[in-house]
Amino acid sequence: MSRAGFENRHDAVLEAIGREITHGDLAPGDTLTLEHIQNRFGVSRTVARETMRILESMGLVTSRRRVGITVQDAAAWNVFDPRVIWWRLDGNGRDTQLRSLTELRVAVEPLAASAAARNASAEQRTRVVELGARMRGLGERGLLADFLDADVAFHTLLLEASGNEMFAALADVVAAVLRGRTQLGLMPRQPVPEALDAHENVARAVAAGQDRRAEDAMRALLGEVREAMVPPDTGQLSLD
Amino acid sequence: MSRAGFENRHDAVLEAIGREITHGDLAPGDTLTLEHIQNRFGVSRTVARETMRILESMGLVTSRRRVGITVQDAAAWNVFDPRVIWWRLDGNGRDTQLRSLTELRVAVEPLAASAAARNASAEQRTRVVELGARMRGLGERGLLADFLDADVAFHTLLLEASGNEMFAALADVVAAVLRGRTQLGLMPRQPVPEALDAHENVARAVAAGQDRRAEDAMRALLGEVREAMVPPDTGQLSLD
DNA sequence: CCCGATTTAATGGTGTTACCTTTCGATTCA
DNA sequence: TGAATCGAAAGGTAACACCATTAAATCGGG
Repeated sequence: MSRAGFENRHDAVLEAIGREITHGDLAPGDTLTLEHIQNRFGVSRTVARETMRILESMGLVTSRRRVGITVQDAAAWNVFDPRVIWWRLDGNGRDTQLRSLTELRVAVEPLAASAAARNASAEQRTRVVELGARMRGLGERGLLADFLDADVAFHTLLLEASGNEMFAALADVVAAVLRGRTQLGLMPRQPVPEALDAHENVARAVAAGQDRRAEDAMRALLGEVREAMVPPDTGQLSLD
Repeated sequence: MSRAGFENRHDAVLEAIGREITHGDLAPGDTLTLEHIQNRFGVSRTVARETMRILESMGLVTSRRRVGITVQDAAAWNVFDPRVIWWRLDGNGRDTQLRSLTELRVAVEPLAASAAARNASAEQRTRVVELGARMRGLGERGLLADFLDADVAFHTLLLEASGNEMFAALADVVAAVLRGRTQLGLMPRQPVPEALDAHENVARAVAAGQDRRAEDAMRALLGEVREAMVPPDTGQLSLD
C-alpha cells in the first residue's frame, strides 16, 4: 500500500537527498546535520544516521564530528552505483550521464559480444538468434514498443552471456539507456533496415561462436557514435 | 594511531563480514542476526545495524524481519563497488575478479585513450608524453619499481583525461590490477621493447589529438589478451 | 594597542542502551 | 489441508554519555 519503492523510511530519505545531491540542488561543500534531516522528514535520529551512512558509502557525503554531513564533489561519487546512475538519469545530470553511459556501451558491448560468442550456453545461442529474428519482424511491422522490449532483451542477453559479471551488471543500465533514448524521441520512428541487419549479424556470429566477427558486428551496430553523440539534431541516429 | 583504515567500529565489522561474503566463507542463503554480530564483534546494536545497512546497499545481504540478514548470491552484488572489488582481489574471488577486470580494461582503455585524444588539457597532453618517455628510460634501465609507478600514472592519466567520469572512476582499479599483476610475478623481469614503443605510440597520438590512432595504439598495447588470459603459463604476457 | 597563543565553550557526530512495534515463518490445532 | 496463534528478529523511537572539532574568548608579550 506504500508509495512505490518507498518501503521503509530510509528509502524515502535516501531517495530525496540522493536526488538532491546528484541533481545539484545540494552543492559540494554544503552541509547538513542529522537534526536537520530528522526535522525535515520527521524521522528518528536512527533513521537519519543509517541513511547518512548509506549516502556516505556511495561517496555522496562525508560525515565529520562537529562539522556535520558534507556533500562531496562529484569526483568522489560511486558513479557505478545503480542508484547514482538512476538519479543522474532523471535529473540535471541526465545529459552527461547519458553521454558517459553511451561511451561505456561502445566500449563494453563489443567485448561482451565477443565473450558471449565464446562462453554462451546452447540456450543462449538459440535465444539470441530468435531475438534477432523477432526484432526484424517487429521492426518491419513498426511495432515499436515490442521492438524496444526485444532490443532490451537482446542486449541484456549478450551482456549476461559474456560470462563477465561486471559486464552483466551493466545490463539494467543499458536497458535504461535504450528505453530512455526512445522516450526522449532520439530514435527514428521506424527502425532502419541497417539496424535490423546489424542485430542479426551479431546474433549469427555469437551463435556460431565466432568471437571476432561478433565483436566487429557489435561495433558496427553501435555505429559511428562518436559523431552521433555530439549533435543530437538528426533524428536518424540508431546507435543501439 | 588506529590501525590503518579501521577508524571506527563500523569499518572493522564491515571489512570482516564483507570479506567473508566476497571470499565465499559465507555462502548465499546463510543468515546472520544482529545479535550474532553484536556478540561476535562486541559492538552495539546500532553499529551492527548501520553496518548491515551498508552491506545491504552493496547488495551483499538482504535484511528481512523474522528471518534475519541473508547473504545474497553474487549476481546481486554491486560488483563495481570499489570495496567489493578490493575484497575479491585479495581472496578467493581473486581469479575471476582479475579476469573480469582485465576484460574490462581491454574494453574501456582504448575508448578512454580515444576520448583523451579529444578532450585532454594541454598539461595532460604534455604529461602523457613525458610519462611515455620516462617509462622508456626506466624500463631500459630495469628500474622496475619506478617503471611500475610511471605505468600506473600513465594509465590513470588517460582514464582521467577521457572526460568520462565513469572511465575515471576505474583508475584506482586499473592501478590495482597493474600492481597486483607485478606482485604475482606475471610480468617479465624487464619490460619488452614492444611495450615501451606501444606506450609512446599512445602518448604521441593522444598528444596530437588523433583519437582513432590513440584508440588503435592502446588496443595494440593491451595486446592479444584473449589468448594471454586463458593460460598464465608463459612469463611473457605484457598486457599493460 | 595589536597580534599571536592558549584556554574555553558550543556544536554535532559516535556509540550505547532500553523499549516498543511490525512482520512473517513456524507451530499448532481444527 | 488450511487457519489461528506464537514468537523470533528486524524496524523504529528515544534518551543518554562521550568526544573530536572548531570557533570564540581570553590572555600575555611586544
